[in-house]
Amino acid sequence: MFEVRDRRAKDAIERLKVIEEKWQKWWEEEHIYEADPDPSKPKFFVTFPYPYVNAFPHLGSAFTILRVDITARYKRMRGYNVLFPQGWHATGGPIMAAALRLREGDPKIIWTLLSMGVGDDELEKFKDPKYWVFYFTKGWKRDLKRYGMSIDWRREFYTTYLNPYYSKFVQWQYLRLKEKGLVDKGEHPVVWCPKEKKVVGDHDRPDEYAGISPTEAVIIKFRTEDGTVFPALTYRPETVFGVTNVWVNPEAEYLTAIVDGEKWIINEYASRELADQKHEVKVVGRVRGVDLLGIMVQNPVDGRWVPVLPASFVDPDMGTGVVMSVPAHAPFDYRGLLDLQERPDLLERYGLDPSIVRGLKPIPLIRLEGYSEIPARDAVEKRGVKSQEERWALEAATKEIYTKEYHTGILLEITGRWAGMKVSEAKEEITDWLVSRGDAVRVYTLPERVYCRCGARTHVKIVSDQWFLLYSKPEWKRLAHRAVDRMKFYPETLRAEFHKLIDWYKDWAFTHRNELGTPLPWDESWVIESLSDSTIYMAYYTIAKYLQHPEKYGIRPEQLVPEVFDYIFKGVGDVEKVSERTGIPASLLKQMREEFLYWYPVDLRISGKDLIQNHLVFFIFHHTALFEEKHWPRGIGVNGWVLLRGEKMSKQKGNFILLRQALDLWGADATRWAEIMGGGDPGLDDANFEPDVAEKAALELEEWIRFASENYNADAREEYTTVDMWFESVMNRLIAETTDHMEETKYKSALVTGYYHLQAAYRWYIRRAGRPNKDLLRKFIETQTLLIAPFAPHTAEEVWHRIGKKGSIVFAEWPEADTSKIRPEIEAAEEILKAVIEDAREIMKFVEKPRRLKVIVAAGWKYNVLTAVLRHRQEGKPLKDSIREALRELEGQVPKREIGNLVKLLVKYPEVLSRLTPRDVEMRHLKEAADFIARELGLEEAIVIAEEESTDQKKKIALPGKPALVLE
RNA sequence: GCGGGGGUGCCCGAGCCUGGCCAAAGGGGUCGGGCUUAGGACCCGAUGGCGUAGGCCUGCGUGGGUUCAAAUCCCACCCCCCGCACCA
Repeated sequence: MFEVRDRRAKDAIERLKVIEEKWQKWWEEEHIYEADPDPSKPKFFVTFPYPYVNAFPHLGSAFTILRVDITARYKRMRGYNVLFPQGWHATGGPIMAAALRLREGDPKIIWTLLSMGVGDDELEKFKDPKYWVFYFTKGWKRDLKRYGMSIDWRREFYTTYLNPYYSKFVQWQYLRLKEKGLVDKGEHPVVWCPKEKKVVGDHDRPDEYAGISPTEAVIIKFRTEDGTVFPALTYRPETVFGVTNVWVNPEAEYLTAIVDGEKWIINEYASRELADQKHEVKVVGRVRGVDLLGIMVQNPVDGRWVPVLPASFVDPDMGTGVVMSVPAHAPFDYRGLLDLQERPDLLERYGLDPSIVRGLKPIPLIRLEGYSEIPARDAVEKRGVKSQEERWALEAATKEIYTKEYHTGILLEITGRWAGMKVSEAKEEITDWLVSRGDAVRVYTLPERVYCRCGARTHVKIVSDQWFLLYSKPEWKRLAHRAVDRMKFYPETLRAEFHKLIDWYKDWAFTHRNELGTPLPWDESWVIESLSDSTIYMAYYTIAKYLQHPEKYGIRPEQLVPEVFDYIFKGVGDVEKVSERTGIPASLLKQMREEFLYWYPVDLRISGKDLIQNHLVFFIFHHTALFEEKHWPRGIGVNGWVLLRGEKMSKQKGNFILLRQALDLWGADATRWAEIMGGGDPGLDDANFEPDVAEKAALELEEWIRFASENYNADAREEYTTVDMWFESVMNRLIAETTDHMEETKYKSALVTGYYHLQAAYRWYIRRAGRPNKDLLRKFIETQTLLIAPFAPHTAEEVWHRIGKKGSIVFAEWPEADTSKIRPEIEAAEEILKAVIEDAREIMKFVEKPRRLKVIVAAGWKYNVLTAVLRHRQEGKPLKDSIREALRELEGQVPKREIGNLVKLLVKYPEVLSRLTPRDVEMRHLKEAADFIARELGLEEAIVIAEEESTDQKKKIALPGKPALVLE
């Protein structure tokens, strides 16, 4: 699918790969990225959310972790002691489900594994979920190393009971949360497989059923004279006021069942679903739908008697199989009723007298702007629907009417005390009222059929003794808000978003079954679900170095009683006693405590935007519950996905690249480069990876190695000229700008500024100066290499050594902008020069064979005026006022008859204010560049003269920063 | 629906917070020139329309508004993307 076609790029990449491997090996041997507490240095702790290890990293995950690595590298160069650890996430269902599916021989799983390079002979091993964890953990680590990640691998770990050390840590967390009253037991609706008796997550279903979750619905009871209940399931209980009849499917079979002591007519599906939702259901008989027709039932809200009628659109397998009919507001009902009225044979077929529907008319109960009294009729007629069999059109009509009525519909008089209210406001109240009268029951159901992977039809079950994290608690929310107030966000707009999310969060069901994870400490039949075991594990990194290495520190999992973590993370308890109780040496406990205190809190957590609404909120919540305020997170950075050639990556479409494939194709540095160039600034926009950019990057990087090593000690010019002054100014300014971008994690901007702009400046410098100044050339080579070091660390390290620097560039000092070298007036003068050349080019289009250019620099008094104007502008005055003020100040010092002309020019070219520079500087600069101008334009000569000395008529249009030009 | 992000020149993409230097950075593509045995490599120029002196006109989703001045600020509308809880 992807290949490097360009021959030169291909060769360059191969050479770069050799260099990359060399330095990776060296870094590892030197333990460069292993960070231990060092009180003499400030620390910086940066993390990437541990990935779920059911596949290898692709360009998307690689992008986010690259932003973490760049942060780590930059901070090291700024003198920080940086901790960048990495762990692996195995908690949850997908791996388990995939392993089970493989045992069943699912071709999709086989294909997925084979496409990631798993050998045929190895497939067998993946039937064990553990193998997935080990296999992909290893794979990730290998890929990240090749990618040049500056990770301290001593702190690596994975989750679940497979790692008892980590499980102990998670259990400590939940024991303490429970003590604080932040977890509780409750009920929770889930999608349930009655055959396998388990919750059916997305990974347990065929793809077409993914994403469908339980929705709230209401069953309204329509009773016959003898009390038999026709339970109509509806999403719109408020429309009960407009019921004209009840529908059943005449071809279906119904059950009679005793539900909570009443006799109900329901379908098989509802009998199962209700039984799983705390209702007592006892099936006592069966009845054909056709035999229910014509029965009269009573509308509970107004006592009207309405008939049970046949409708083919009633799905006998959904809901209860009984539907209430509101023809004024439900297109299906409207059309269904019309069918019966227009075609008496439909009724006669079931032995019903057509007179039964003669008097039935839609009963409006909602007023909807832009529609008649009967919106359902409008929607049906608009689409020309002729029969209830036209499902698709009726679905569309239903969607239209439901949505509009819900949001803008107003209830009519017929609804009694709700008249005048909006549907969206009255709905819940009406439901409560119906329920309180015993005329309705709240239930959960699925809006569509959902099948389990095992083939069974699922329904909604209410799970009891489900455990919840009580995010709804106001005290907890308050703490979380406070944390958000104190944090730094990249981009800053995230702050408001997090405040909203914290308010929005309700309680979270945090225990699952049949998944990998850590057992709930007080009820091991549950496992703590994946988001909930990943909230504060950054603290675990600080001590994973000790816990995960029993060969070195001798700690066993069973020694990790809760008191150990209390002591390490909170300083609670007596260390000697904890030591005595656990057998862990007190000195080691103290060391871990010290290490935690040194590294914590997390300074910056960088993640993809997908984790904003879940993990990152949990991350904040749990820290505030468990840690002292000084240990709450300090920063969050977020970035978008990675598109590949402008499209979402998708295995199906074939535009999908694993990190390892990218590394094979372009090597580490070029891949990193292209990822950042695709959109490395923080934010919610997606980045776009272009393979061509990676190829180009490889060429540029190799070129830089060549250029730097050939020129660092090369012979160059000794004297220091104005042009050198210009380049030195630009270089320092670009350093400052790049540094600002780095601080904001705007890595694309930093790379554009620190590399592309600097390179462009150097090119112009050479064009201007011919040969570079010797000192500046060296400075340029050093600066450029340092500025790209976080992005292309291997290339930078190579250059660093080739030019004879000692030590690793990893710890080299980030360039400091020398602000004394930044000379705005020189840069402005250079801008003027460029403008002169550009303008002259424009004029040359119209002049035949010019030989000479006269550059007429504006008269001195004009500079005085503009200087004053600029001063007023900078005070915030509008342009016009600034000019007026300036002229008033300088009254008598300017030639009156020329004022009008100057004002006109200034209004036309306000940009000259931005490059206003002292007249002598402009004059000198242009004079020195006269030969250059002539050369650039292909003229014999260019001369620079003052307006005062010129006799040309043109001289009048000269402005400071925009000399008059005369070509002859 | 709720919440969030976005619509810029042939394409990608910066700018928008802090209005004028924005016909709008930088790439890519295309065209022309240079270098060269050749080049997909490198360098220079052009790339909305018109224009025989540096100009004029049109223009940053659509329609209004504020302002001496708007891609940038305000209002309304249209369109696209993402999340909404057992998917990590």
